[in-house]
Amino acid sequence: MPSKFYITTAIDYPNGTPHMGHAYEKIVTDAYARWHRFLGDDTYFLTGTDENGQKLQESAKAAGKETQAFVDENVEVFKNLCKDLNISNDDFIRTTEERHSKVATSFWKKLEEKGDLYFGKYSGHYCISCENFYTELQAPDLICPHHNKPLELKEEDGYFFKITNYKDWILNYIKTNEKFIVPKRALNEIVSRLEKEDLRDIAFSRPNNGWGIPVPGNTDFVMYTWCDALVNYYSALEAESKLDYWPASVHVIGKDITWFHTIIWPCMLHALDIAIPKQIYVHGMVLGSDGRKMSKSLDNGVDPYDMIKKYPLDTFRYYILRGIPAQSDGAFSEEELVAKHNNELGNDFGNLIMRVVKLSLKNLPEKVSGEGVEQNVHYEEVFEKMKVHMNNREHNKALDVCWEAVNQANQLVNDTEPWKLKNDPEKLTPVVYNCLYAIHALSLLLSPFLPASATNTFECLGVEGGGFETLEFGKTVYDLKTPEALFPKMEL
RNA sequence: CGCGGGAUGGAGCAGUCUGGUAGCUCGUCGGGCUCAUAACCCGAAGGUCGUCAGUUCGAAUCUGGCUCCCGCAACCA
Repeated sequence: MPSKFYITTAIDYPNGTPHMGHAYEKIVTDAYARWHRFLGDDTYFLTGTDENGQKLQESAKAAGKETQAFVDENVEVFKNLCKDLNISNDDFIRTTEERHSKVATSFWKKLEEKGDLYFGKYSGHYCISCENFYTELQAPDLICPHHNKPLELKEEDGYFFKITNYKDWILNYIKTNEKFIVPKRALNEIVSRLEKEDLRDIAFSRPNNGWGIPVPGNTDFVMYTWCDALVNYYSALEAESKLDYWPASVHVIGKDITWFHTIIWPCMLHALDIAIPKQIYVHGMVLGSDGRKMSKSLDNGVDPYDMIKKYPLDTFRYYILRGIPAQSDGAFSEEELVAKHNNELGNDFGNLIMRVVKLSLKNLPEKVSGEGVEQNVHYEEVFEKMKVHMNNREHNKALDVCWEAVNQANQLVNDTEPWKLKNDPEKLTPVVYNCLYAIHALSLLLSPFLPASATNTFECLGVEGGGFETLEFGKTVYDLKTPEALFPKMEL
């Protein structure tokens, strides 16, 4: 039985057009999903959109559109982004879909039955922009930590979730399960916040303004984002009768929503005795080329669509995955993207294929058999090292390892000097076969990261893609085709 | 004393948890090769690891002080 691997991105808020952050998270998550398929795991990959909340209503109004129509339009753009980035998601959940609201509603009911939801009055310091209350510890000067605006004293009716019942449990869980939150930095931050803060029950509803999932039994209210948005990870499975994938193996998120995913969501699940996700992976943020946060006023933003219009998609994916550190923020530099395309993809990898395949086609038959050939190159260790890095959620290091192997393959060609054996097919064949095998292995290992390029390489070698086990020295006969340059030189 | 991240050869980064010859990519210089996308391979130069002090036989790494940069409003993972 292959093990199950269920991975998700955060669901996007379709309030505008997708930006670099959306593209980043999807590409990273996609690489992990493809990696696990490559390992032979039974993999399920979910992404989607978070479509409730007052802000969407406001944006729609500002655009002069009905909320639903406005949202439908924007969601289409996010769906297209997945296609345009070659994202291999198995499903795309929208929180306005009935299949979602049904599950969210039953989730709510169960929490209520359990006695963990209550109706009450809440008075506190409220930020209109966040639609959220803050404690005096969170905002000692009564200024919203997110919006820098003064908080208002506000009293509100609504439903509350007794998260305070679960504080000790979650704190203990986090402390005793080191891999629950990665990287460690994110874990430490959450633990110290949890230990310092006076956790209060959290508001679970909002007044019903005609947009959102109504609270069961009380249509004066709609669900607040916790029971609405977070539940998507679960509802998408339940709605499709795929709960055998639960609990999620990884929720991939940005650091701004760490608290929700590591505290609120697990507590909600735990309240209903549902297993909590195995891991929350908090990735870094993509910064502008100046190392500062992308913003319009600084004009340092980079539009993902501009990038994929100008450069091959795999180049963009490669840069995102290797050029931006997996566990901390990284600056997006178009210059570096081009440099990586030319040097690493083109000169190192693309040219490796070219030099070997062309040499072979010129001097040997198209079919190169490995019968009786002695194996001089091995990739098991490279594979193992990559596994370790991927397990640690350090995909950039996995690619580093892979590139070491690419360089070694080039070295192998130099060392074995096949061009000197042009007139001696007997001797040339085994040398070339080893080189072709190296290219085959590398292409397989790279296929989760550079799916389209790997497919091109497989075609050139006359092999099928697949898992690592499809790599069989000696057995595979390479049936070569004249290659096109995989990564032609580009200029900025 | 709001919270957090950072400062390492020309550029971008790793190493810091678990002190012990400072590593990678790009760039520069020299050599090799000619199969290949003027690509590939080998070698070299280049750093008092922000700063001051402390612990230690020994500190980029541990401790404390200081300086500077960045994120925590709006598009926002």
